[in-house]
Amino acid sequence: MLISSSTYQRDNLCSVVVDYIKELILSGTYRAGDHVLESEVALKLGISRAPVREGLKELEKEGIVTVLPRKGTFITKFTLEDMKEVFDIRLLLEDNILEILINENKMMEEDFDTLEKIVNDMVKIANSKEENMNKAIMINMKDMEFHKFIWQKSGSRRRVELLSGIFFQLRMAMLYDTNRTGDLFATATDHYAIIKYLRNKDIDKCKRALREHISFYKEGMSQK
Amino acid sequence: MLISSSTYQRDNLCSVVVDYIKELILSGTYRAGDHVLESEVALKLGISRAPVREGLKELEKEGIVTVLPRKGTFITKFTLEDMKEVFDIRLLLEDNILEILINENKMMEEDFDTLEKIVNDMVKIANSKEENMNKAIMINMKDMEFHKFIWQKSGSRRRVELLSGIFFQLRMAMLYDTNRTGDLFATATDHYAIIKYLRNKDIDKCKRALREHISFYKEGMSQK
DNA sequence: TACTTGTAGATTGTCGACAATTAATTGCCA
DNA sequence: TGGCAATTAATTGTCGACAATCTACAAGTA
Repeated sequence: MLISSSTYQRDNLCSVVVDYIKELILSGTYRAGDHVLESEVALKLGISRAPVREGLKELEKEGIVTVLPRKGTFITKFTLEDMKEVFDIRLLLEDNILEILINENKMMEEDFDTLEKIVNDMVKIANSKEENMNKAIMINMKDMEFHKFIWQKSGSRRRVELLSGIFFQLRMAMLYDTNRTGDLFATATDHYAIIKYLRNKDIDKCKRALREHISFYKEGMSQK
Repeated sequence: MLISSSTYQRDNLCSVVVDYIKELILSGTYRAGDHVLESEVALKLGISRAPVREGLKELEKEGIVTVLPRKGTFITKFTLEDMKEVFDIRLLLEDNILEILINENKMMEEDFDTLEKIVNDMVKIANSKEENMNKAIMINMKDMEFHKFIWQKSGSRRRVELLSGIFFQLRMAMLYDTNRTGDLFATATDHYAIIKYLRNKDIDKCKRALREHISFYKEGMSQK
């Protein structure tokens, strides 16, 4: 089970709903176009419909679900066009963050250590004897960790927020592509290049490394 | 009164709340840091608290209000740092849109006509004998119209959404700057340069014109 | 006076129920 | 049998009420 069994306990139930539905999407229980029944979620979580509706509203604003008034809430369907749009916006924002990091000297030596540690973990996972599907999931988590760390180093809360939403949408779209567990090792080691050029303050090569790294999203899309 | 007295009637009451609070912000009734009482809004609009909460959630996601759990909802306070961040993200996205328009030949001759008509209106307003405050408000509306038209021509729904939110935040921040009604004529004619370079497909000059045009946001910020 | 503690008021978070609307089913008729 | 109309069921939108929590004020003590 993917759901972090530990604590689903927060300030308000709304965030519980958000996490719950996100987990159900990533675990494949909810698929694109599925109808999310408010009462069903409420019953499942043992709460009333009010916080469920709030959670759905939040997910709507993140583009994860689509609300059709008086019809219902549905898991967002991404067309190829949509994915290209999301992909390009991510690239635009993350390129911009790389510029900030380099131009404003935001990265310290210890930060590179942190990044390298994350990538080392990724490589270890890629080489492990785990089942391929599990490896892909675990590496995806580390990938998220890697990029989020970089985003946060920019010090721009808004950019982090935007990119977090975008990242999830990309993950969603990739779920329906079974051929996405291929070159896990390459995906992992890709990150070393980003670290290297970031350290050398070589903006152009750094951007190119990023572009090559995340381009499998785009390739995956065009396969469909 | 700014509130469009006509129709506050939509699919659901939630959007009524959103519009209502946005109007109250732009009209200066709500100021940065103000506490937005759910029950007060509900009473004022003659509805219950449920749709009010939904509306507030939407505004929170747009960065317009800030929700402190179990404390309340407050009109977002923008620091100088915040504004710089918002400003830079707008520039990044709108630059990107200009590139799309030029590279992908998205602008037709009739589109330029539309833009010129909008700017003509702006100049007319700037030269009118209206009170300065009203002129500023009217020109701001036309400015929004101008840029939104350009955004939409990119065909990227997500970029339009992001920029719309950002635009409102910039307007909010400017409200507290009384010295913002100075060179209305220059602000209006600025747009002709953008049209000109967009027509000539001169990306660099177009970007520069945009930057110069919207830089008064930034200058305004540093005045404080 | 300054500080802590306890209480009262106000506000948010959650709930269950009802109204309005949509979708599905059934029954009727050609 | 096929298509249309009326009824039924299911789902969302909204409401008022209650519970949990926070804030402000007041009383009491050192």
